[in-house]
Amino acid sequence: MTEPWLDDEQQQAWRAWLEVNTQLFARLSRELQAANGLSLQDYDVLVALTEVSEPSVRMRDLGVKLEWEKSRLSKHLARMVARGLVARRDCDDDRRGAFVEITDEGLAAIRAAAPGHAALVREVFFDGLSRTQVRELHAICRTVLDRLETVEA
Amino acid sequence: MTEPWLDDEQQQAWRAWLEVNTQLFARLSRELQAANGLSLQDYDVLVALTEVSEPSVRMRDLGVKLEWEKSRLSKHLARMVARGLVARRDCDDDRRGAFVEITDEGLAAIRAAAPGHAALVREVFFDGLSRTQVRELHAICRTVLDRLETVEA
DNA sequence: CGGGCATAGTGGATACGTCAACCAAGCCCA
DNA sequence: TGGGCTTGGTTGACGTATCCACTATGCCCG
Repeated sequence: MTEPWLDDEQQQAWRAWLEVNTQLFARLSRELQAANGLSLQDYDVLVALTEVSEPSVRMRDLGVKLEWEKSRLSKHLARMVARGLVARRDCDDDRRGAFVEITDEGLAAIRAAAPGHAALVREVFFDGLSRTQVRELHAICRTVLDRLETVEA
Repeated sequence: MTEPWLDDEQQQAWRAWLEVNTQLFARLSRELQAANGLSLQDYDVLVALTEVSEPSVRMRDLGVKLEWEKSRLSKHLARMVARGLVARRDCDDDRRGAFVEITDEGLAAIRAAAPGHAALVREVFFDGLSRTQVRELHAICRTVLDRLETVEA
């Protein structure tokens, strides 16, 4: 185990990082909700559904794609079904399984939401950063992601 | 309004950023919970309480410090009181008000948790980054924070 | 074949977040 | 002094996340 504490520079960077996260998510979430009546999670699900080639996806596969626990997915989809954004279909091959597909309404919702959402991300996030900074940030994220897998509990 | 879509580099950086966030928080949260029975929110509250000079803090002030809504604070503190980590005291000056203070148990909990938590942050986050990267990251976070306040809805 | 293990998905308990309604107390000024 | 605005805090409704237990299949191997 390395030395426990963070030095001042790290401390400040860490607090700024935490702060950005809360603020950024709050902002994106609020505006998406206000403009399109979708949560960020709804958005992710709908995007995932439009990114697959098939019209229907197995819940399991969707869960893998989103990196969501099965329980979380099950409950969230139930709510989305109730709102008419997605539909379920039974699976004949594997009677345990279930298919999910996006409805016309869901498609309309994501088509309506995506441009504004992407634009907001650009405005608050990328428009303030240079190309170099974006690349540097990407590198930093990759590094941390790697370490998350490497450093054991 | 700027152009809606993100280019490839931005897209990748954005996905990496989102990914880091989910993973990092999940990891920190899981380990803090497992090792010390605290949530990240408990941790933040306890840290805030130890960072003020007075033994008691007005809820309002605590809310400002944490940037939490009053409702959120009220409910979270109720749970923490129930677990014995903090205590409430009435406020004589302003009979609407309430004081919160950390209990011995809360103090013990945060003292036990802090070193391990900080060490984990260091290991997964900072140990992989150069000093330059940390500074660059800090700058990026500040920029985004600024834009969050500047760019209007 | 059939028992045992793995896999797919649901459901309950509990924690946590927001929003909006609410109450009580302070404050301000005609 | 006494309405009316503001402020401090709680509460209820509801959406969302996690953990864990449970059901129903499917699958593998003796």
